[in-house]
Amino acid sequence: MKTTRNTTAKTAVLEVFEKSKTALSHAEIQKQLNDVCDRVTIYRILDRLVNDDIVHKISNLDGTVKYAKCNHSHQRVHIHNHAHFSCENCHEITCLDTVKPSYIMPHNYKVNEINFTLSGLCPKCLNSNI
Amino acid sequence: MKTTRNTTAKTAVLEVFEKSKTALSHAEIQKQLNDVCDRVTIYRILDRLVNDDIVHKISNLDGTVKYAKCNHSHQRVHIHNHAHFSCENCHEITCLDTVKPSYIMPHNYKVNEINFTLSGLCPKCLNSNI
DNA sequence: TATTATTTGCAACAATGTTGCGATAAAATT
DNA sequence: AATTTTATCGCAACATTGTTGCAAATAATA
Repeated sequence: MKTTRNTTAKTAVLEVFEKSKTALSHAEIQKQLNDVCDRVTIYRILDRLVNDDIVHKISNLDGTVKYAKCNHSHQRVHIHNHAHFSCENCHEITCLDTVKPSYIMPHNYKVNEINFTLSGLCPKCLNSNI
Repeated sequence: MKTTRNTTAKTAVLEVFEKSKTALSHAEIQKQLNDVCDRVTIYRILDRLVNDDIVHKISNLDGTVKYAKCNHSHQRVHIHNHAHFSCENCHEITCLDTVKPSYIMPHNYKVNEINFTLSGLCPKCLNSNI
């Protein structure tokens, strides 16, 4: 196992995740960081956090990529097999921790990871009659 | 309903899809088109095809975006609720038409579209022991 | 405190996607 | 078939997103 250092930039990124209830894009993280570090550094920190299983990467239907901190770090083996919801109106992405899809695969496939993203209207936007 | 014109460029793009068994990225389509039209035109054609429900857009876990022609055009209402498989080795994306996930949503969400992408090793790569 | 290995900033680059606008071509109309 | 209408195209320019190499800075370790 490699060692991943705790730098000020990494701590700052983690604090941004801590404060946010929704998944964040690189650009959103950068905006909240206010020049704590370089743009490139954020990419590298995100890469490390994903590798270390602290954050997971979500790619949206529209092609945008977001990141969210995992909130079930107590589990021994960490599998990101929960669903995400992407709101078409406010573009927020939230983890649907309770939603776990069941499916039957054809033979001869080895599944390592799954990405289950639903899109539509989130409760907040649904209530404001869009 | 709007009218979408049949241009030579659009026909050429559709032929590329017809020939391909896997989903294609914008870059892959451009390469196969051999300067039939401009790069920008391909983007616009793809947008139209997606809007017209002739092609669907798939965004992969790694952030790449691909497109595939729908092979069930006979259906009245077209819902892209089948799964896709993305191979980590050869990076091919194929439609898993037989795989339909079942799931239970929390209240207050309106689901319009779902994106279910599994990644791992496809049969072809699994057999060549990667 | 000194060492060493990771991390950072900068610069430069590559890939991807978007927009405006005049020119072109497909479809509809005469 | 010629004309009109309007979607589409090409070009140029730009914006965003992500990557790489390398010297300097910094965290962890001894």
